[in-house]
Amino acid sequence: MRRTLYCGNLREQHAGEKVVLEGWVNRRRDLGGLIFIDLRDREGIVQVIANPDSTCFTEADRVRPEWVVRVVGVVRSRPADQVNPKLSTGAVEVVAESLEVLAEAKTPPFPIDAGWRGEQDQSVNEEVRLKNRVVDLRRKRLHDNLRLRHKVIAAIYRFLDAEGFIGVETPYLTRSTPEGARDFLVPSRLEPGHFYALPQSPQLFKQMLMVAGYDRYFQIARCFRDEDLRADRQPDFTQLDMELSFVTQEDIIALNERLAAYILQEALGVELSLPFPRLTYAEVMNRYGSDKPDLRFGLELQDATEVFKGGEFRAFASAETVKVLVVPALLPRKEIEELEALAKSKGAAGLAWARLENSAFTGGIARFIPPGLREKIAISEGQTVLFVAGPWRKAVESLGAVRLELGKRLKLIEPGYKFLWVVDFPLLEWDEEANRWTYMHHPFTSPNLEDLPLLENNPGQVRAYAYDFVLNGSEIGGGSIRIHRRDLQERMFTLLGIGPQEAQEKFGFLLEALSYGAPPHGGIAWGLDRFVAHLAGEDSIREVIAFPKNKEGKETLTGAPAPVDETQLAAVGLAIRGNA
RNA sequence: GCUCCGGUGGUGUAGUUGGUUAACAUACCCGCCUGUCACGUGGGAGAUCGCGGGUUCAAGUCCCGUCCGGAGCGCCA
Repeated sequence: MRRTLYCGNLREQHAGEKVVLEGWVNRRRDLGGLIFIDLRDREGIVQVIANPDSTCFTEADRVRPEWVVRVVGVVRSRPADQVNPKLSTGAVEVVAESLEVLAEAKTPPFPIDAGWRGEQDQSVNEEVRLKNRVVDLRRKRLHDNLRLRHKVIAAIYRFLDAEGFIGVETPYLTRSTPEGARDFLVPSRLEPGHFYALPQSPQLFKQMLMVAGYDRYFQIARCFRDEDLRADRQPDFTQLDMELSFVTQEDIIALNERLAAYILQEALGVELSLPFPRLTYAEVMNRYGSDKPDLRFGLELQDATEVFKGGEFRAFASAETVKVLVVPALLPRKEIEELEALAKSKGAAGLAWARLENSAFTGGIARFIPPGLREKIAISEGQTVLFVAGPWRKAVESLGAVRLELGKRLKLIEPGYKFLWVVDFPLLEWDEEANRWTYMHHPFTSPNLEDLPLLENNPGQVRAYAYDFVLNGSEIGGGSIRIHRRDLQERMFTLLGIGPQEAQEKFGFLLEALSYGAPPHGGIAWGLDRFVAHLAGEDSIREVIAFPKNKEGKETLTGAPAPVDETQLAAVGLAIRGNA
């Protein structure tokens, strides 16, 4: 008595067949002398009917939602007036001959049946959902999300295999490397007092595979970073990691956008037109105030630095940058104040404003606006102008945050998938705290060779061969061409304040590898959880991870992290220090 | 570490300027019902309103603290 097919796959063509179904009771309708059971498995639900004269009627009377049952019965077409058009199995039903209870079930803590009959699931507090993740995972939404994730990964394997990529696994127990994110440490039993670190990414391993001549590598790799969590970030996450030899930045970008188009075609049936826009870092920062702009709406920032320069409005006259956002609405005072709070949280000194009413600026800083503004920037009746003045980076980023918020509030965001590449990132940025230059991407990123002469004297101007892959305002990938010459890598380490001794100690194996004849190479890593979340239309990556961590980094199903026995600690030579 | 938001039967919500039996839906249990498909219908059980303290004649409601959860800042090469 093995299952003959999935409940959700029954169709009119099966009418007259005897079938064996196994699954969960999604819902039971007891009409007194007649009982209907919606039986569910991963493919969907089908209506099972138990007649009062059937031997299985007593069992059917006993079952409850979420019980696991095996039904043997005959498929029958429903009369036209009894077809349920909402179900893909709605043209048939199964007349039960026998019904065997395989497992009884407690009443679930929250409803899970609605999604399976094509309705909206009731929203349930996430804390309750995560505590009962097994029940939660039964819901249609998570079934759909995890199957979408699988389709994406299967498409990645097909595409990259066809492109000649070789999948290679790299170690999870590896060595701690300085900077970047905080490492997760794993104590060594064989060498007490020494630690492995879980990899933040397979970066160095894949570079060494390139030196070893594998030419095209990829891996769906788990990565670990011990930092605080967000809706789109958790400590163990999945990357699609790849690396290619003898390539340029353009080769990697072109390949990856073809991959993205293939995935969307395979997983969602969505057609994308290539190539995706390529914008420089300077351009996206100036136009959108973000290095991961959401291109699903316009509302671009504009520049008014020159208009105010040397003018009577002191606050703007000497500002490095004055950015302007023209909002197609007359914003009320209260809303502007909320937006100002947002701008300030991103480092703006304030958010100046004025409205254009009856052909004149009114309110806010209206009387300080020079006539030149309207010559430079188109502003129409009934619009609001918002300004941020200050250092360039703070000005654009804070007004960029306002842009994003207004996009949401004014419902300007169009549906769809807006991919783009951000290129020409600066190689280095100034670290105020450490009072020195630090890398923007990672220390193995190649400078743009045209800018090499600037490296020591004007490091801030040096562009990197680094690129980010952005989808709907979210960074879903990033990569770079790597340094493949030992001398240049050592020069970078020096610039970053990593002395020869430290470089040798921490990255000796890399420098050694580079001295054995390394090919020019580069690659990229995608944040797979984020990418899938976007495709699934979810705001949180927890919706596309089977067993996610909560905001506090806890895995609520097993209760990790948890204390361990004294003997386990002793085995690795550790003792817990009292909380100071 | 910080800011903001939330916590009311199993679940999802309501609860007015503080006012006495904490409401509704659904789920659950029992009864009736042969064509339902969120079946219908009658009945029942189920909440010391996250926890502690304070103000008050009176606190789900106001105040303070605390715990838990979420969004964000810092952090995340």
